[in-house]
Amino acid sequence: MAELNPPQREAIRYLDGPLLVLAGAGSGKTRVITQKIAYLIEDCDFPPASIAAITFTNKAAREMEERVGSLLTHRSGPSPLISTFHSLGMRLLRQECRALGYKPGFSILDATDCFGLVGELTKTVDKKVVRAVQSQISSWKNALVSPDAAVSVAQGETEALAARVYRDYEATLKAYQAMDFDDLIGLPVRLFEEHPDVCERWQNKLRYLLVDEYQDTNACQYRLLKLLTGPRAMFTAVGDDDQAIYGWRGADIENLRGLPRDFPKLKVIKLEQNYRSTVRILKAANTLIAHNEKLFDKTLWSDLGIGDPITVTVCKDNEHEGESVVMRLQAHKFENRTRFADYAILYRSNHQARTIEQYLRDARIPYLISGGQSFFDKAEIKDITSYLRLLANSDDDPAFIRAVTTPKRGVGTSTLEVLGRYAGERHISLFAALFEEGFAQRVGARQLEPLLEFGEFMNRLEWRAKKEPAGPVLADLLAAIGYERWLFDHEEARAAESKWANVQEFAAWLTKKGDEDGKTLVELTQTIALINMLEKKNADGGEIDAVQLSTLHASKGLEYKHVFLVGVEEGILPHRESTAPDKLEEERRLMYVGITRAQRSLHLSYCERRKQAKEWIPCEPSRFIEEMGKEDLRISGGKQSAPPEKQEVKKRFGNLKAMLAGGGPGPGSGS
DNA sequence: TCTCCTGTCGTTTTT
DNA sequence: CGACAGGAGA
Repeated sequence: MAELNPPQREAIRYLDGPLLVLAGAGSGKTRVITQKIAYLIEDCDFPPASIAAITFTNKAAREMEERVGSLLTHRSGPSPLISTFHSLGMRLLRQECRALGYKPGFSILDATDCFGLVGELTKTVDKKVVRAVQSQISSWKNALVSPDAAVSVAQGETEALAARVYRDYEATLKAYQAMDFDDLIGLPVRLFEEHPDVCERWQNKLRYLLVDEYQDTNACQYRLLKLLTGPRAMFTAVGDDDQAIYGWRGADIENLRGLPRDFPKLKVIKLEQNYRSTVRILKAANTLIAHNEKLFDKTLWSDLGIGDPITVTVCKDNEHEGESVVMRLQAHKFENRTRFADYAILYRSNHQARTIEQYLRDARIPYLISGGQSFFDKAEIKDITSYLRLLANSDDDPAFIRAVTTPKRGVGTSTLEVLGRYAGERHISLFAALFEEGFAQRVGARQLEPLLEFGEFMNRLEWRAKKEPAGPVLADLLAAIGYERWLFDHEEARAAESKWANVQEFAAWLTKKGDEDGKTLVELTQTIALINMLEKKNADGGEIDAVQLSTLHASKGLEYKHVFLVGVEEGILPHRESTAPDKLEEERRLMYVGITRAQRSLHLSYCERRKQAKEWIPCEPSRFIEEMGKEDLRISGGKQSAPPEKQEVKKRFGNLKAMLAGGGPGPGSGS
């Protein structure tokens, strides 16, 4: 407590009603939340289980859990609930979903699964249309618009199509006993509104709520928050309107603006001292964000010294940018005697990471990548999880189709069509249908046999998957379906090897988790839908000294000593599709988030041209560079001063190493 | 029913 | 440049 500044201390101690903490970047908001949790437990005698802290990413939740854990070292027993909105919703629904007509074993479909489903329902092959329909349905769900209401608000052709599909989509999910990500928030809301008694039970269970990144909540999450806190309204919301970057996902800054209106007794505390960045970095961030319309006035300041100028490197093309970033990072590391983990390379979109990764690998620099394709989104993992989903929920038709056709076992599309038609007529799942006499009469013995064999196999396994520890059951499943052999028969040796390694990693992870928590395979299956690659990294235990690669979105809430922000170009940041005035502000906030991740040094770069498909297209520097104020920027490279050739850089780098070996250079010698 | 081959097409951000 | 759908042949 002693190390806190007065507003931080006030935010922690304030318990008289709803509280909004407007916390600028790097102003110690995570600290306020974690210390407040400790304060509630230690000084105010709140039972840990009656406190819930809600974050936006699993990573943030995990980090917060660690920090709270280290504050409460001498305590054992139950710990406060720290999770994302989505996992809180899932937890709640696993317990309460019967009231909504769901079995506790319901499946959770990820974006890819849902895309496939929407594709079927729209009967279109046009991916653009499917994506538009899917995102429209998601927006409606996040804005609490029902299928009925959607029909009347829909404007234009695509929206009308989306409205028609919306109803079918909901019905289909229900038939599969499946939910999408939005349902994990939306269904608890519906549950609480239709069953006030259940709502009241949860209100009594959770007596204090803390919400991180409040500016990124959508209408549905806000409703859930209100239902959970109830009339007592005991909560702390922490947010920063300058870091609202999830508008495209339905996040509504209105939730921040509307908070004082909905809670007239709301107390507002501002945190304006930045403990993270140097003055130059902060000044650039402030200058940039001043171009946006302000919702709440706040001025961030820092007393961490002026710091190094921000560098801007102009590169010939994206290959050169990758090379240049890696070279500069290495040089910086040797000159400043830092660790790889002190560096982050940030970018607007995932595909930009590919070039960078390549040069990092060439230079044998360890790196960790967050965002991008999730481990659980890989085909081989989805193959295996489809079996697990089917074991947990036999109504999950998409899982059935994937499992029964992977590996190939003589069941093809035409047989599945007959099965599908039969199941549709009888209003039962595919899995249930395959055992029926009526279906047997419609197909030949040759088609029926592999289906029945599969069905009986799954039935035998289901028993064990629900009773025995996960490890051996999973091992037997993998052996029985001959997945490894199938992989090596049907893929390039290299690809098969890496895929099988992923499967083994997945199996080892499930086995370990099963042993640790004494969970069965089915119980574990129900939790994996929301976990991503990052969680896996932690399972390995040890910290790795590695450069962090991340999208700007995924970097929010994190900080790094030295930040390289690449591709700061018109068309990338701001993104080509987001140059309309309202969207542009969000892009600017994204840039702001990127800048404010940096503690000590910030390095921007952009390309003069970029290869797209087969042709070179010229690039312009991002307007945001201009908007940061030029006096603290140091621009190098480009046409005026050609970047050093590979050989030259290597030579220089060699000299540097020699210098280090012979006693090392003085600190801050520059380059 | 499955595999291989060719042509097409498209490119934000995440729970 | 790479992923993937759709067609032809085994």
